Amino acid sequence: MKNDSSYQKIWSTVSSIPIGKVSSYGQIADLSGLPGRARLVGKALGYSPEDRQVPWYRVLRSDGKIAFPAGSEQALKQTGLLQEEGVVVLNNRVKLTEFQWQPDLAELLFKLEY
DNA sequence: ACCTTGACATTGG
DNA sequence: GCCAATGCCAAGG
Repeated sequence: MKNDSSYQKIWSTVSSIPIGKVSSYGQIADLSGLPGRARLVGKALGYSPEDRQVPWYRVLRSDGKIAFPAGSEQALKQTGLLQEEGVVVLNNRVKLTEFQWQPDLAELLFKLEY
């Protein structure tokens, strides 16, 4: 894989999503200083190291839908993990108005130090 | 260098 | 809300 530093930032940002909250590929890209690279976020999560506690399942599409096809093994796994922490998933989708992560000032500053 | 492929986003119908 | 068309951009062939 190429461009490890971008992946590092992405993993780091995703790791700061609190339990019970979700984010989107675009939001993670923006917060990671990589505007316009939502697709890279998906790629990075695909490579996310098992040993690093990266909550990849808290990242959804901009409309709240799980990125994997409904009913697929991956989608079912993601749904289960989300529900375990209290996030409601219906028809392969989460209501963002209710569960989307709103990073606070401290978190934004934390990201900028990097 | 060219072409294809995505765990994407936005817009318009 | 669903679908299609566009724009996007890094990876891999």
